[in-house]
Amino acid sequence: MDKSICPRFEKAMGFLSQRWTGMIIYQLLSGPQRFCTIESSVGVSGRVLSERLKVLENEGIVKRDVYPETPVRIEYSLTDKGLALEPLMKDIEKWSQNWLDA
Amino acid sequence: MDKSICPRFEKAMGFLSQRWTGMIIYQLLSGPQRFCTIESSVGVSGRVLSERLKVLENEGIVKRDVYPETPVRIEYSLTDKGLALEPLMKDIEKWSQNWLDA
DNA sequence: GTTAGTTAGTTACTTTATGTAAGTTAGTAT
DNA sequence: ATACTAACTTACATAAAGTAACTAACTAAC
Repeated sequence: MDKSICPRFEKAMGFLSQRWTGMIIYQLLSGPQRFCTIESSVGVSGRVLSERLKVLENEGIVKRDVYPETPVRIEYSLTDKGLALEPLMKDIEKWSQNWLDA
Repeated sequence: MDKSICPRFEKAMGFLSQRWTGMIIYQLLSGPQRFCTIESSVGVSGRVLSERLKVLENEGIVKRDVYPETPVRIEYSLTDKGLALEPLMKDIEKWSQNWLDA
């Protein structure tokens, strides 16, 4: 192994390329959302969504807010660190529109 | 499931978020390379590298050239479609430098 | 001509990640 | 007490990835 690649880049790529992580972040770009909304709009299973949100929260990319209503409302949203991924998401959008057929 | 997300975006995200795919493309941005070079610099196993290169070739993102030397030299490189992913890779680079610690 | 060396894979098998569906917790409301 | 809801979690099955050994095709050395 050569491993001449920047470790920060590798780390970023490491979790961005976990299945569903990108879609979850993309979905949250449209605003704070609750668990079940992300689950159904992205099409990810609750088991994995729960796992991913924990990682993203630990990384400081996603924030979790609890509103003690009835029933409880828990909203997930992007932090500044998460919002900083927007240009990247836009690039994927652009690329897909330019190079993939509908 | 809502699935209001653009299907082209989903497709792009679908294979960009396969493990190793991003790293392979990033590595190929530095020029045409042979199988064993990608394998060692990226740190991906031959089994998976072989699988990914096939997908990327089918998608028209990577090109495979055979030079019948001794021993045979086979070089993988990015097509225009693949090179068009450069801005995206640069965004990941920038983000990782701004938001991750070394 | 047989043994060895090289790159580019593939195969068989193990470990890890994800999908699926049922269950749990907490807080009302009936 | 029973039922309803959101947000998870757990147990179990399937799919993807890691590992190491193996094959193919070619050449070179002995």
